[in-house]
Amino acid sequence: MNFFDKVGTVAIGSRLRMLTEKITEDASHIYELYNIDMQPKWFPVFYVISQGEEKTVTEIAKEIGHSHPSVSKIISEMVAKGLVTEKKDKADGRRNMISLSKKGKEITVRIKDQYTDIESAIGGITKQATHDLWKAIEEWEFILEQQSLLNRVKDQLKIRESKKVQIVDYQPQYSAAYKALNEEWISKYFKMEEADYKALDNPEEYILNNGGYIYVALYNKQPIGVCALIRRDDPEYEYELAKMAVSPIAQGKSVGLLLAQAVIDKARAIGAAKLYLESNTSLKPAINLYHKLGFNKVAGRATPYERANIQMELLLS
Amino acid sequence: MNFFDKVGTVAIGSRLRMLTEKITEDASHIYELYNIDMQPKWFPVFYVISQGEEKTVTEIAKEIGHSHPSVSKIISEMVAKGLVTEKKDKADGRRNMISLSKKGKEITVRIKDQYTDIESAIGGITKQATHDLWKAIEEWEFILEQQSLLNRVKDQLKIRESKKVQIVDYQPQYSAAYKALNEEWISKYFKMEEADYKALDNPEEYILNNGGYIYVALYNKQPIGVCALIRRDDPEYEYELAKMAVSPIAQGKSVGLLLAQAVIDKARAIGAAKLYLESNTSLKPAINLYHKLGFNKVAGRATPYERANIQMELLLS
DNA sequence: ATTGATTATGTAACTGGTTACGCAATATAA
DNA sequence: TTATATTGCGTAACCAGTTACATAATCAAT
Repeated sequence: MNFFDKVGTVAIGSRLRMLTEKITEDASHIYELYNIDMQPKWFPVFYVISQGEEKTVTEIAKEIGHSHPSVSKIISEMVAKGLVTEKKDKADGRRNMISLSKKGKEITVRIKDQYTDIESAIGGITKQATHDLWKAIEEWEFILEQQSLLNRVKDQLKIRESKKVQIVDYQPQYSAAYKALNEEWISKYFKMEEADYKALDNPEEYILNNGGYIYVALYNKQPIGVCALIRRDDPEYEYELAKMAVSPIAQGKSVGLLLAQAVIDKARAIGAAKLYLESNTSLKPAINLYHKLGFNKVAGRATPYERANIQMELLLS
Repeated sequence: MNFFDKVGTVAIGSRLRMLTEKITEDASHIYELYNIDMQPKWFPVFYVISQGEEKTVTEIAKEIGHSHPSVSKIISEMVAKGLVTEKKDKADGRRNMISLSKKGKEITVRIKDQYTDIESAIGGITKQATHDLWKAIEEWEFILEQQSLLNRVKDQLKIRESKKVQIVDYQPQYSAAYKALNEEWISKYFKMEEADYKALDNPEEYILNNGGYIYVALYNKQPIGVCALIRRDDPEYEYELAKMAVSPIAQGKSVGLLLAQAVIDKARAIGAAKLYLESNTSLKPAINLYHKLGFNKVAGRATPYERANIQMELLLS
């Protein structure tokens, strides 16, 4: 079974499961060995209620990290074996108080030797090993808690996909896409305004011939996103990032980021001191992106757009 | 859930299972992410049949380390999804030849990106971690293959139990146990002979007053094993290890080993050059013990016992 | 006092594996 | 040749967990 050597870490789940199975299989024989009438799966439950006070089902579940139905089943099995007693809480009729029976308490004494023997056996293994499995598991749990494997893979996918995205200068052939991509999101979340039609129908006149720029993101040669750097008639904010639109089918490719970066780079190259933009707070991903790029909220400026309820600036120098 | 911190490595099985679950749960979402209509559990099967030639169910099972019913189920699910085709082997009507369908082959192409993204994601985790989980698993698999956890725990139990065993000199109060313990095994496997009665009924006369010794193993103050060092009338083998008997209820405590060592130590202390013994090859554990202690088979000597079919010696100097 | 939300728990059905078993095809040996 | 053993594989039942759902008790807010 050199399967794992061939497939590598992709199959880490399968491999973990096999090791788990091997260990838990032995576990049940170990209980036999010590003549303790207990199943390995009971152990976590048994352990927490052997720690003193009686506990409810959900408390136990939370403590050992199982679901409550799992604990519920285990408890009823242990009750059947007489290891544990149930008692309704008088103060709260929902709660089922679980505690060790006399027989259960007897086992806590006898089981101690078993614990120490298992600890020594595992200690022997870790001494033989150069890699500490226990600590490695701990570490993985911690790392995966910070960011799940799924999200890490998503990131990788995004990185790979974004490499296939190409940012190019606007050309007349993209005029339809430029309008369509913007119209798509505007009419989805808001509605088209007078200023939109002006800017979208006449990009040359309103943007390019006025000292502005438009960038187009291509994926498989198809335009999937656009963004403009607009020259404004405003002494404080001479340049504006605007008309950012990314096709929803192109999500997860960092298209917005790439477009915004192209605009920012251009603004810096032509000597803009700062960059201005308008947006709407309901567009969470966009606001997040702007924030990540360093844009900060600024006070209310005059705007021709009804939907604009937030304004941001990025200092470039 | 600081449960694991409290219980320590005893719960390594539970902890492994949880990590496994967390990872495999993400796995299914990862397939979704790449729009690949495949379940994570299919992956090992999918992988081996994507390697080229068609394979039988059992071949696949062996290769990936699953049971054959598991593979059988997975195959039928994959057939239902059209990823795989079955074909009876003409030469051998039992064999069910499995190979990828056209649709399955298409997936092999699309899945490559997924593999590399997962590899990078896991690579990122291992880079963050100081302990290498992958290598730790590998190592544990290897170590457990050499000796299972169960056997390691058994060893620990034996060590602990053997510490409770005390080897003492024979005293008249043990005469009944001395006889009973020997009679027990002799009459279980063979039958009592003339020489047995002599030696067992009159230990003082036949052994102790003749320059020999008897040791008794006590467990909870009860005699559970005996062994004698007998002085012989033989120029070549002056001393004999004999009358070794251990109660079957005292197994797993190394009683035999402790008794034999007491006898060997004594023989060495009184200046014996070598030690002789007789036994029967059907008594496997005894023969193993003698062998482990350094006894070697020697050629046939005269013996009063019918059951003796092997003779061994241990050089002491 | 009533109504709606939350909490504690049990039951049912599912999941991804296992072992046990049985049947048919093939191999082996008398 | 014929009886017997072995092999390949599917089905059934089990196992240790899960999620989904139902129900009853309690809490919270009007």
